[in-house]
Amino acid sequence: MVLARLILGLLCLSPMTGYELKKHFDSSINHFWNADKAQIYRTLAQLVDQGYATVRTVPQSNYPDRQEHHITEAGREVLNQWLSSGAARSPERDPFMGQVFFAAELEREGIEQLLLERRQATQYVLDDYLSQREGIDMRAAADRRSFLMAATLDHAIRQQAAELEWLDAVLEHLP
Amino acid sequence: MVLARLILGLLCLSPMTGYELKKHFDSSINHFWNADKAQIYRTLAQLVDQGYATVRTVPQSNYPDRQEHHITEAGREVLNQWLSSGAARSPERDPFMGQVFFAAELEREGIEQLLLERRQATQYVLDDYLSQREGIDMRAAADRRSFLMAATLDHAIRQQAAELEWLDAVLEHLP
DNA sequence: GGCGGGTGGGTGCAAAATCAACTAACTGTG
DNA sequence: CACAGTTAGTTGATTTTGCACCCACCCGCC
Repeated sequence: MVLARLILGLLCLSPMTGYELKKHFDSSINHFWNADKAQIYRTLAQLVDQGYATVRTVPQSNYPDRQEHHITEAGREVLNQWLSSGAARSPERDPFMGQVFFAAELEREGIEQLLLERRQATQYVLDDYLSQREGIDMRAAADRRSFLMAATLDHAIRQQAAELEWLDAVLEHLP
Repeated sequence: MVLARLILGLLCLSPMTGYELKKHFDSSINHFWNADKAQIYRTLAQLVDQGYATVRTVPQSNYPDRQEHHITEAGREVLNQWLSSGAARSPERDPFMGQVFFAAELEREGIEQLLLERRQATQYVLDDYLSQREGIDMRAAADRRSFLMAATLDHAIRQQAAELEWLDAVLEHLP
C-alpha cells in the first residue's frame, strides 16, 4: 500500500519504467524506503489494472522497449488522498535494538564488539547521506518541492547522527 | 527470524505464555518492535518444533491453562549465535518521510497540517517513552542487563526528540 | 571471442506480517 | 442481569516482502 503510493509519487514527478523506479529507490529514496524490483514490477502492474497508471511501450534502437508508466488523473487523486489522510506512523522496528536489549547474554567484549560494529556501519551510512546532500544543498531551499525532498534526507542525517551519539554514550557508560 | 530471536530473548528472561509475550511486545519492547499475536503464537509453535523451546501446560483454577514456554539449551545457543553474529541493520522504512517527500503536491496549509499532525503524534510517543523511563531510571545503571534495556529506551527517546527538532526546523524554514 | 556489466522486464516460491474472526470462561461495573 | 474487559489461545485468508532465478540484447574491454 505504501509502496504503491510512493511509486505514484515518483510517476507524478515524471513517467518512468520499472527499472528507473528501482534506481530511484536505490539512490534518491533509499534513506526512507527501499523495495525489491520484483515487488516494484508487481505493484506497477497492479496500479495499471486499478487505473492509477497507464503504460506506453516506447521502442528503442539497441535497447529493450521501455514500458513507460504514466500516472493518471485517478492516480493523482489517490496520491493526494494519501498525502491528506494524515501523518502515517509505522511501528518502530529495529532488530539491532533487540540485540542490545538482550546483549547481557554476552560477555563485555561481545557487547562492545556489537556496539562498535554498529557504530562503524552507522558512520558509513551517515557519510553516504552527507555526500548525497552535498549534491543538492544550496539550490534546494529554492522551491518547495526540492526543499521537502532535501528535508527528508536531513531527517535521515539527524537520525544517524543521534544514533552515533547514543552509541558513544552507551559505550562510555557500559558497566 | 528476528521475531523468533526476540521471543527467545524474552523466554530467556523467564518462561512465558504467548499471551504474556504479547504484553511485553506491547509495553516493555514496543519502542523497538511489535508483533501481532497470531504471529507470536505461530512463531512460538515453530520454536517448539525446532527444539528451541518446550511447553509445559500449567492448569489454573478459574482461568484457562497456561501454556508456559521454556527456552532450551539449543534455544540459548541460537540466541547467543544471533547476538554474536554481527550488528543487524534493517532497511530504513518510514511512510511518513514518503509523505513529506511528495508533499509538494499539497498546498502550504496541507503540508503544515501534515507536519503538525506528526509533531503531535511524535510528542505523544516521546511522552510515553519518558514516562516509561521514569519507572527504571535510577535502579538501572546497576547491572549490565538493566543498563542495556534502559539504553534501548534512551535510544528511542533520542530518536523521537531528534525528530521533534527536525519537524520544528522544517516548519520554520518551509518556503 | 568471451566475460562482466548495463538496460529492461519478468516468474515462482516461501517466509513474514497483518486482519479479522471465533472459542470459552471468569471478573467487575452499572 | 447485561455488558465490557481480561486471560488464553487458535484459525483462515490475504498481503507484503525477499530471494533466486530467467529471458534478451547491448556495450566495451582484454
